[in-house]
Amino acid sequence: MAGISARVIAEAAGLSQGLIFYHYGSVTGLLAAAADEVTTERARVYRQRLSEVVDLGGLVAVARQLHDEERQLGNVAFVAQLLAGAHTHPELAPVARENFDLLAAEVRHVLDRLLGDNVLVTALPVDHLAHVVSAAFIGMELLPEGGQGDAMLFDTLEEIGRLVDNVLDLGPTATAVLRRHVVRGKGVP
Amino acid sequence: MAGISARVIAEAAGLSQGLIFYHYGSVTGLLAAAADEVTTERARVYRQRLSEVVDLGGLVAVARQLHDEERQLGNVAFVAQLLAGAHTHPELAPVARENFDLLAAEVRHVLDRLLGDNVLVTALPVDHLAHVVSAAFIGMELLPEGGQGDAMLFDTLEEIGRLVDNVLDLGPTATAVLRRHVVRGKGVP
DNA sequence: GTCTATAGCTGGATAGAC
DNA sequence: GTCTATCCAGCTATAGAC
Repeated sequence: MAGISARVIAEAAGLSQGLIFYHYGSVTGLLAAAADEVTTERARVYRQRLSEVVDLGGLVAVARQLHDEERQLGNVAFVAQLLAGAHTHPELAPVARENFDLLAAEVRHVLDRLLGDNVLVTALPVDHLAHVVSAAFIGMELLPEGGQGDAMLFDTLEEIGRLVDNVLDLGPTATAVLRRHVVRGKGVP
Repeated sequence: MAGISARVIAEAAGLSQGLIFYHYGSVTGLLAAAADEVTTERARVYRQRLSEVVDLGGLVAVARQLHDEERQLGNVAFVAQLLAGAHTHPELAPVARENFDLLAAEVRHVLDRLLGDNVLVTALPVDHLAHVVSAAFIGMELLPEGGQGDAMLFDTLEEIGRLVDNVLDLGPTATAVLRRHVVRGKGVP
């Protein structure tokens, strides 16, 4: 998105650059439209993949697959620059926000399904939690490549997922003990 | 960083733009130098503030303060565009990475101190965990403003921190029970 | 080291033929 | 709707006076 221009786009499309302004008014207009289209399409894919997830470990596994796909499709750089560009290019802000909200909504659905009825976490507002998780995902997409790579990040997330899965999956007695302690500590109202 | 130029910088500094090329070779060179300086200075502040933290709740509180300061100083947009720019402007990649690594190192120190000796989490590689947490922090810095704002995100993180603090702080008996279950589930080797 | 002036490009956007 | 041609603004970077 940085380094892009009407000329570059026109050449890639095999068309003349005048068309960009005829159809979209400006280069930014075209970018907004493109972002919109990519976003809704990807949200559809996210929804379908996430619907098969049954625990946090599975969620991380799917997130890893999606992350790899996004990189390969070039969407990572695109979303990154969309968010960054929204800070200086105000007309992109609504699209960026919509982009993020769509992702967060999908995350919210799956988290609701995975954690929704567990006594330990019912105090957490799931939609806010979904925003935090989505923000983390975006942050990982942005990280500079090279170095140890981001496969490691997902390895770590997998371990955390397993750990939390196990804690959430305690038997009734242990859960009661844990809950009593946590409630006393005001972790759950 | 987008929307910036030698002219803009020179005017802001009250100097002529030729100096930029005399001293830094190029605009990107100046940006890299600026990023480097800001990064080390902020890392110093981070270290000092984080040294006073004693639990996860406190960590979130400090993170919230730092986040607000960063926004006010304008560092948020800067870091965002630095990371995004690194994807298309390769000479910025090393600075971006160094920037991120410095943040991650500080996070690692505090996490190590807070979780290091707890039996439930000794299986988690703390430095990798620090990377994940740092990525989440970056992601939140990037989020478009407006909407419900990011104060809400920190509220949620605070609740999560409290919850985890309570779980980590179980008495010896309960911890033993929990640990036995988690170990059986292979959450901890 | 700092200035002014300018070369040389590339960008967004428009005009007008077809 | 699509093309070519073009205007003009803004950019990086350099040259040369001081």
